[in-house]
Amino acid sequence: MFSKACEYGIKATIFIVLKSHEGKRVNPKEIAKEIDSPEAFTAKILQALVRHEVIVSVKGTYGGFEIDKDKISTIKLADAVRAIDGDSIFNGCGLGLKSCDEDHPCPVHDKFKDIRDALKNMLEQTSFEELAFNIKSGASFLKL
Amino acid sequence: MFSKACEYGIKATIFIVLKSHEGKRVNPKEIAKEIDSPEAFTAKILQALVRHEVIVSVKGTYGGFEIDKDKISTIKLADAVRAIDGDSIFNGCGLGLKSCDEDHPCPVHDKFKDIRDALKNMLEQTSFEELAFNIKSGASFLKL
DNA sequence: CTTATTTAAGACAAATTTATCCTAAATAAA
DNA sequence: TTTATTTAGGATAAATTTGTCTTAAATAAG
Ligand code: SF4
Ligand code: SF4
Repeated sequence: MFSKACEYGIKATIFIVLKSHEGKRVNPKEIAKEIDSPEAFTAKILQALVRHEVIVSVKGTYGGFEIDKDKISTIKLADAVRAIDGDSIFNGCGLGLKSCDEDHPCPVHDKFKDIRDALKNMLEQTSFEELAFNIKSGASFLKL
Repeated sequence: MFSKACEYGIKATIFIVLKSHEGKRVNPKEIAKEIDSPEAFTAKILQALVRHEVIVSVKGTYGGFEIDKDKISTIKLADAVRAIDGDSIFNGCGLGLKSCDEDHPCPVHDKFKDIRDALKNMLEQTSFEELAFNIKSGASFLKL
C-alpha cells in the first residue's frame, strides 16, 4: 500500500505532533527509537517532510523537528503521504495503464475507483492530531 | 497498490479467460504483446499462476496457457492477487506493525480497516469472467 | 522413436527502494 | 567570534523487485 518510507514518515509525524503539543522538539535519533525505524533513513524522510512543509526543522543546539502549534490541527494524513509517495495513490491505481481515463479505462476501473476514492477521502479527512490523541490515550501504538 | 508482477498477472489472466472462452490456448509471446508487458517476466508470472492453480499450462506443440472452461466463472481477482502478491494486501496494511491486532493497533487501524475490507471484498467478489466480458464489449481495455 | 515445440527453472542483470555514512551548512550558546 | 550541536545533502551500499537469457523437461506430432 504505502512505501516503507511513507510508513516511517506517518509514524514520525504522529510522534512529532505529540511532542509539539508539549512544546518540545525532537531529533531523528529519538524519533527512530520511538517508531522503531532505521535512524539515517528516517532522517532522510524527515528532510522530505520539511521540504514539503509538513514539519519544520530547527538547526543548532536545542534544535530538532517540530510543527507550528497553530498548524497542528490542520495537517492530514494525505499531506505526509503526498510528501513522500507523491500522489500516485490518489490517481494512479489498479492495473496502472499509461494513459487511462473514464473513456479508456482498464478492466478493473469501475471496481477500483470506489476503493481509491474511499482511501483518498480517508487520508484527506484524518488529521494527525486525531491520531496522536489516540496514542496519548493508549488506544493505539507506534511500535510492536 | 499491487506489484508490477501482479498487474501483469491480472491482465494476463483476463486475456487467457477471453481466449479460453473461444477454446484457444495462448503462449507468453502473444500474452505479452496483448497486455504490453515484458515477455520473459510475464512467463515467470504465468508459472506462478500455474503453481497456484489459477491457470493451466500445456506443453508441446499446440500447447500454451488456458483455463478449464467450467472453472472460468469461479476465478476471482483475489485468486490471482494471492498467487502473486500473497495475502499481505488482505491482512497486512497501514503502518505495517510487526504484530498488530485489534487490541494493539497502530494509529491508523480504525480508519484503515474499512478500506482494506472493502478492497478485500471487491477482490473476492469480482470474477475474471466479468472483467473479460467488459473487454469483449469494448467497455474497457488491456493496454494504452 | 525421433523431432519440433512449448512451458519450467535457474542463473544472471538492471532498476528501484531501503538503508548507511561522511561532510557541509546553519545556528545558538558561551 | 569560537565552538558545540544539529539538520541538510551527497556518495555509497544492501536488499528487493523487475526483467533477461540460457538450458532442461515435457509433450504432441510425424
Ligand atoms: S483505468 Fe481506472 S482503475 Fe485502471 S489504472 Fe486507470 S484510473 Fe486506475
Ligand atoms: S491498520 Fe490495523 S492491521 Fe493494519 S498495520 Fe495498523 S494495526 Fe495492523
